[in-house]
Amino acid sequence: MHTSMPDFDMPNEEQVHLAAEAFRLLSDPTRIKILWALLQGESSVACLAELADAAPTAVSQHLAKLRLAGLVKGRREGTFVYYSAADEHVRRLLAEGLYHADHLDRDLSGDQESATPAHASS
Amino acid sequence: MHTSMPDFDMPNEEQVHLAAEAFRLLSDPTRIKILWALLQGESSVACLAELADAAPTAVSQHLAKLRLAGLVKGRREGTFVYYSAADEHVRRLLAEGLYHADHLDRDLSGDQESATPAHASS
DNA sequence: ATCGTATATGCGCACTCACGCAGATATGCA
DNA sequence: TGCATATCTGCGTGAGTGCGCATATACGAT
Repeated sequence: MHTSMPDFDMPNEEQVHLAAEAFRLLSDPTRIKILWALLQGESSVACLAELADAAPTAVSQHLAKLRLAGLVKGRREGTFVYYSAADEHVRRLLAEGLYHADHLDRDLSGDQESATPAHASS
Repeated sequence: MHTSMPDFDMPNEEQVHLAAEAFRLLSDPTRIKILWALLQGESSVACLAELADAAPTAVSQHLAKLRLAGLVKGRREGTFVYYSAADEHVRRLLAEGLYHADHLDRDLSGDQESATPAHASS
């Protein structure tokens, strides 16, 4: 039992918790779509709901959580609220996740070899 | 209603789902610790349990999920099973998440209409 | 003022998940 | 064979969460 490792840096307990919370926010398909859309420019709740193919209420709730986490910020203009991504960390995290999803090689049965570009517009 | 955006590439539905699943696997503090430990070298279940401060049973269950997802792989040697991280994607994802957790500015300004009640304590 | 639109919030339900416990399985040794 | 260690798996439970519904709020127009 090697209880003493020479150079082993376990991240701080709080840091692990914060990272887990960030990953948890990214673990929902609807939120991923919302964030991905916001990375390409600000948008309103209704527009995001249409882009993410979800109900406006659900999108609003997701945006509330994302805003509390500091991942997005909102700007009110009239009755609309235009949201936008907070910083570039979100972009890097999301890009890494989607890249990982695109380069997955687990024991799939029906493996489609090509990576389905599929920018099928709406 | 702007249903048609000029150049808007929404990721594939399956890709979003896979990315969400990957993020969900990273959304648990125990799994983060396990993966972080595995990124610094292979280790057994009991050793990982000690490093992550969790029960060996729980660690085994986490490792099973991570192995099904293709994030880690196991090598049996006697009664021990030494696990190790599958690829470098895990490292990048985890590093991004922990970096994000280290550079968080949670509820600072920028929020609209004083959505931050001034409980400046703690 | 009222009305309509856009967004936010509270509630309840169904679902998932991490954990603890007990039992099963695998390997090594005498 | 039998025993001990290490790991895996099935089951139940409690906590957390996404979504739909209804309602409340904010803003503009009339």
